[in-house]
Amino acid sequence: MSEERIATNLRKGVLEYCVLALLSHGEKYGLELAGDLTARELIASEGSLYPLLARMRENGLVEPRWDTSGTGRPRRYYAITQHGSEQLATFTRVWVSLGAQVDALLEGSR
Amino acid sequence: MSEERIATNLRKGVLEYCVLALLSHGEKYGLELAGDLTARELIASEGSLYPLLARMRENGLVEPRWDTSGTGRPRRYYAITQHGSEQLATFTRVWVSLGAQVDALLEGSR
DNA sequence: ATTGCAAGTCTTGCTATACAAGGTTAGGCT
DNA sequence: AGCCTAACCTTGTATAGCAAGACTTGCAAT
Repeated sequence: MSEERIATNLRKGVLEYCVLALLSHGEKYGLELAGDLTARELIASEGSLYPLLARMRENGLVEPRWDTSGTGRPRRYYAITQHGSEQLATFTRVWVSLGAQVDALLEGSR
Repeated sequence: MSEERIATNLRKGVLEYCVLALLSHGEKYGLELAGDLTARELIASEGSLYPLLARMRENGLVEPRWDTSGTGRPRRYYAITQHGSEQLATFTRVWVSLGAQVDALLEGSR
């Protein structure tokens, strides 16, 4: 199994909350998010992001807004909702707990 | 999204290497592994484990051995292979790296 | 004007994983 | 013989990330 495939599987279920964490600082538009996530090696392409944003919109985690005022093409800015903030807090708990279990196992295997 | 569904997604791609880490201490049989993983809340049922063990067998990460000597029904013991050890090391690198990125994002969102 | 390019959003088809539920086999105990 | 449990495995489902590319719109150069 290549490093890339390992990373792909690890990203499952994490990406959604990384988006929420990024948005907790203020709204961002699609490609801007993609850039941030790519820099952190949290996505491999935009093909993950846009379907994810659509799901998050449907689930009320983010609220989009078209911005046509600026220069260039219209951008769709996303803001985190109250519900999104709550889910981020829940995720953080689960992440910390599960991460500790995995860390313990990996420690023990060395 | 419930805590359980969050955890389910987080487990994807992690479970395989938790099994390898457990086996790095010595061979174990199926239900024994299931017990260890359940205690750590790393699986929700055996329905994840047996298909995973079959895949790992096919990929040469583990080497099974039937043991009919003891009392009770025959058990299938799994041992980690050389290739499995290498994959575990690779996973550890990816896990640490990706985990640090996620931790940084979650830290920043508080 | 027209052509070309780049930014930006979104879609399609694919693969892989965890899970729930249940089926199967074999030994031990009464 | 009959039941219970340990232990193993199978089937069907839902979902997530990804690669590749389609579509649209503004801008810049020719």
